[in-house]
Amino acid sequence: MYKIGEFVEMTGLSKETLRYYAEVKLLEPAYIDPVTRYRYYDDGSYFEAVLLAKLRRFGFTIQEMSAVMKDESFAHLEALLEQKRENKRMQIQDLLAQVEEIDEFLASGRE
Amino acid sequence: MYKIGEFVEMTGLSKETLRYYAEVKLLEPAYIDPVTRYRYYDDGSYFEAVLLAKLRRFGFTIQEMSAVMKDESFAHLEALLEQKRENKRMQIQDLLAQVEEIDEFLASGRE
DNA sequence: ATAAACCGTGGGGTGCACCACAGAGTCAAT
DNA sequence: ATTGACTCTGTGGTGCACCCCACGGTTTAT
Repeated sequence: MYKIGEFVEMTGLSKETLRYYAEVKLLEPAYIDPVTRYRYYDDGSYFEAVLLAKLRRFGFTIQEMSAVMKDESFAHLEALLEQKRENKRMQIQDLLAQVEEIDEFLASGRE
Repeated sequence: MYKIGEFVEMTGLSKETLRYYAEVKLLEPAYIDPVTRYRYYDDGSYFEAVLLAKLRRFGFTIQEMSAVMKDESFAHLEALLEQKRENKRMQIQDLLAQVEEIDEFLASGRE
């Protein structure tokens, strides 16, 4: 069982983030001491936290992450990941277009 | 002289955006009727609005746009544009990396 | 025993760039 | 003159995902 400070070190998530995730029931501590209210995380929590960190990096919203976690079979995860990938491809296209436009803008300004 | 409604049509900026830009002194109407307080824009405003719309598309913040507009020679515009382009290249790199990671994630999950 | 480091809660704040709305005045066309 | 479309101001709200702080209890190491 890990106290929140250790868990912060292990996962790279901040303690505020962990608190927030507990609040929205996205990742609840494995055990909470009923007297001191200290949060304790375990290896299962660790697995989930690592997954959440990855999903967050992929741009999942809290709602999407919740949907994934509630769904133990991870049936929707694959579909969501593919959707995110499509988003990212489109974002890349848009960014490329913007770089193009900036180049044109610079070229037109240098006459 | 154009009333705000016409100007909205011409520029594609919403009236709230125009109001906001006036408030932060980014783009002030060419004339304000002192009695009715109606805003009137002219062709000079139009030129500026088009530029602002482009800069906004490039991800300029209000502050950056202000810096550009205050600087009539547009001396800093080129540098800022190049900086934005660099940002965008980095964003593209990051997105490509994320797509990679998603692919790996999907592949590892399909075993 | 004591001090340093840790943890809790509740609630407010952040950023950015607007959007929405009510209530009242104004303009254009008939 | 009327009516419908337009515009004004001021103020509050939005979204998302946290961050920050004070104040007080807890744990750990010496």
